Amino acid sequence: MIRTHDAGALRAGDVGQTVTLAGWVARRRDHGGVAFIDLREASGVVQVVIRDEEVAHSLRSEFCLKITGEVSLRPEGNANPNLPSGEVEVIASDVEVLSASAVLPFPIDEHIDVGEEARLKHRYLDLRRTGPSAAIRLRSDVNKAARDVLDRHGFVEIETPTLTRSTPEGARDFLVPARLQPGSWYALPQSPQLFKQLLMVAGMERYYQIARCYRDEDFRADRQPEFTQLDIEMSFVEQDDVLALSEEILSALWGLVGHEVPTPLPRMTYAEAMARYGTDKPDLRMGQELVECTDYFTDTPFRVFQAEYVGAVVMPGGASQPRKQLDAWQEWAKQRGARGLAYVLVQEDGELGGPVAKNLSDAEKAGIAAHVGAEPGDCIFFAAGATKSSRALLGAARLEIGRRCGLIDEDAWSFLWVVDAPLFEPTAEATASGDVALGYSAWTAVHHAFTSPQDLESFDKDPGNALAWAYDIVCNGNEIGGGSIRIHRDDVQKRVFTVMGIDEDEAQEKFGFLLDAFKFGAPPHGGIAFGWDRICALLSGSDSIREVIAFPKSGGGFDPLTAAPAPISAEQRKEAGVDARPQKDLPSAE
RNA sequence: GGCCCCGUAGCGCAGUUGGUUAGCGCGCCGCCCUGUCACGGCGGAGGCCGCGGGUUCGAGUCCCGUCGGGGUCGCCA
Repeated sequence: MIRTHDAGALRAGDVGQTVTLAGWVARRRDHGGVAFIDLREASGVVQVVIRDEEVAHSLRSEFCLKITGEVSLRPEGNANPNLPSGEVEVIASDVEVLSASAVLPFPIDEHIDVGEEARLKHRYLDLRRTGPSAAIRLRSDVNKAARDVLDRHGFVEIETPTLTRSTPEGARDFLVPARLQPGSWYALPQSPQLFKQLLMVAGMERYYQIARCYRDEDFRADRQPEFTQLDIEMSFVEQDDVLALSEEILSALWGLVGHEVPTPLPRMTYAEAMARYGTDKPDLRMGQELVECTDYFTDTPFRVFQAEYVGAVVMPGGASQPRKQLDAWQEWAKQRGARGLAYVLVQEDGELGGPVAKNLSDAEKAGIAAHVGAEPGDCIFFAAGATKSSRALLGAARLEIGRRCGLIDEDAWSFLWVVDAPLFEPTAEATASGDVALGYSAWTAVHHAFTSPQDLESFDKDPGNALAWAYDIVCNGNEIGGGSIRIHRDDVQKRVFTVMGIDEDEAQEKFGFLLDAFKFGAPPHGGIAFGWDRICALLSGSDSIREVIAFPKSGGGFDPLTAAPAPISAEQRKEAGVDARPQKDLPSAE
């Protein structure tokens, strides 16, 4: 090593030692006869004193230096309590410039805000900064913590292909041309789902992988076209086994930030989550649950409330909102595809205000505040119509109320298992929401086609009410992981396919290799996958998963650093076989 | 694909109802400074106001289009 000591680790106990350090000029304070350099490297910062003005004068920010000198106690009154190494300094006897630095595109300074575009374009400089660096280092700790837990339980870390066949996740695939078979293409995996099941058939029993996954969909703050999952699969387990292991992992992860996760974590059924929070990933850091009002308005004269579902959510203190703000709520609701958001204002004197109130019967008016738990001064928002979409609207309103009224405790960690998810959903719902449904029947899988029904006897007699052994782990309203117990029996798998309208040929064509494998004594198995980027973002307190990815993409899948994706040459096109004409196009699936 | 917000010096931003030479902070360059620590002082350089079109006597400012970025809905089991 070029250095003998870590700069940030020097303390009063090292005084008198001659050390050689290597690092970067974080800051320079040149006083003419004496100059101070804050030398920064991975371990931290130490002050270097340079008395040779000739040497000090030419040094600039981010020069990479090798410094030899003696560790000294700082003169009386000159210690810096803000620095771990602040009691000492290194009196330089020799300064060598290992590498000079050009003028920086932005200052490497914790105190300065830099735009994300500039940061990502020069990410290697951005990562020299304390915050970004800490986020990436935390991610490394997170990886290790999970590996430690899995290692204790005898898991085998196995890599699976990234050049593969399309997997049945339902997102758009990234495709890679196959040079040796012009016209044929690999797909990058949307997850290692099928491979991990094959590994169970292979008798590995306990598999995990920190796996890169690829989905060609539009962006979000918490979405990248390539992202990472901690992917886990176990043989001979039931749901409780997977949940218990998951809780152990989560405990280890949150332990890194000094939070003790209270296990076992609470569980809620999917149906309950939808009814009480209007979402399958409720944020339990706040109250304001949805209140079912369908029965309350059974005989209502108000036509809007003569609906399949009527529900409400209360905004504390919302009655005093100015008209403009109440109108803004309507706009907010319309932006979500709703017609509007009905509201009733509970005045301080208990009288009801707002345009809806006059449509209600006297009896309804008399009891509604008590029914929904509204106090004088509150605003009651209503949604009426189809159950699912109305609840979704109210669930979103609940969160918006939480944000606007500051009801969410930002320091809290709230974990929740959402269990007993439905096995199927009506295809109409799936396709109405634009989903690419497998098969051609009335039903499509909520989780995926290999998820085991809870009741193996009846699931195909009443698909709409069949529950799955599927579970999601939710943290602060974010889905941070999800999984299921899989089907391992040939006959059950066939019946599931039948419900979904997938015939034998189609099943064979899409995942024949998996079905073949299942013929050879497939063990019962199940697993889970954690959204690693999202978890790391939560742990590091980042708003965006880009903060915990070393080299993230910006919108449109563009990498601001390498400027990928980039055009290719005619020669590359030819060689890759991109333009090869297939003998025949496959039918546009689904 | 829809909607919202943002593009002004290397970076972060200001720029009034459209009106002289487009500012501020940081950074940068030069000089000075022997105990600073987000050091300080003096001086200086640096602008296709994202791009294209339009309105106007006159556009950083208004309009249309476009490109880039961020957010959100759709989408992502």
